[in-house]
Amino acid sequence: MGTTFSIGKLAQEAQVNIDTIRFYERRGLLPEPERRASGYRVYNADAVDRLRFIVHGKELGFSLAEISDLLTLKVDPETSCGAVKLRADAKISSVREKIEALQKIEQALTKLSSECHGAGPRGDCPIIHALEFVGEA
Amino acid sequence: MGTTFSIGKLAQEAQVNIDTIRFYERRGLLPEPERRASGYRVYNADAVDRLRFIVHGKELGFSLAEISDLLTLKVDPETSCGAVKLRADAKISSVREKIEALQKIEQALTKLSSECHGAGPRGDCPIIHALEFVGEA
DNA sequence: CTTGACTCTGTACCATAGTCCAGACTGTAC
DNA sequence: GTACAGTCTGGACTATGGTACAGAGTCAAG
Repeated sequence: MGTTFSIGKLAQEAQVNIDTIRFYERRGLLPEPERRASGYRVYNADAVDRLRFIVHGKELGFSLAEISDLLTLKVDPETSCGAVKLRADAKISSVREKIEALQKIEQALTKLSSECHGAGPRGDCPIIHALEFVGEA
Repeated sequence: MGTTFSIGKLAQEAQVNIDTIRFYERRGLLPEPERRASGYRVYNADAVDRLRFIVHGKELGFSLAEISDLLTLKVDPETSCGAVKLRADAKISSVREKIEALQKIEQALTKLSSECHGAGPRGDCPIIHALEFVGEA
């Protein structure tokens, strides 16, 4: 038997707001925890892991719906291995697309910055001129 | 003198909702356009470019506030070249951070997917086992 | 056994980013 | 000159992802 946590401790542990935990529970991202006789929620180490998983996913730009999806992959005992792989592969594709788009803008901005002498009036700035064309296919 | 557009044509041109254009105008992302005597908005090719710039920025995961920032770099004649470079460099950093975070999850998911044979029951799936640990520092 | 911190539920509220609608007016094609 | 499509304003409404109470009950230390 491992350590147990109150909702406050869990919030502290994962660095999130208490209300956020209850919100995730309502959204089905966190399972309904055990309760004491008083109704107080009781969490274990699994809950900490799961909550960190959610927080981490959010930091990486996944929506709660996507994280929910990943969590379903993670815990649904009905999911076959093939289904898991399909979803993981779809997620990989979308992540790669995001990365490529960001790399394009990063390269464009980096090139501009290196060309910019960083002084003088705006009219001479290569960044200004080039930004006009960012976003064109 | 170039072609002019009604709001409907502009929306069609940039593939956005008409109301979205009016929304961007209220937010200051699009300048208040010329009006006909009737009050109808009249746009020119610059508006199309600017709107596409916004749409493209959104696709890359920038918030409207960030896009607004980029647009200010782009058009504010008071901005000195040095200030432009500073802001562009800050933007480059944030873009790089996003890319790195996404690359980490991409690599993790790719590794998992390659290990998964894609058949059989979930219990045997390496993705499932490994996802337990995604999100740990 | 009191006090202060904690937790409970439910509801209200916030920002972001739109989207839609009503009711009125306008533009254009026939 | 009459339809019908397009546009106008202002306000309501949506979804996402929380955050903040209020009022009641609970826990734990002294």
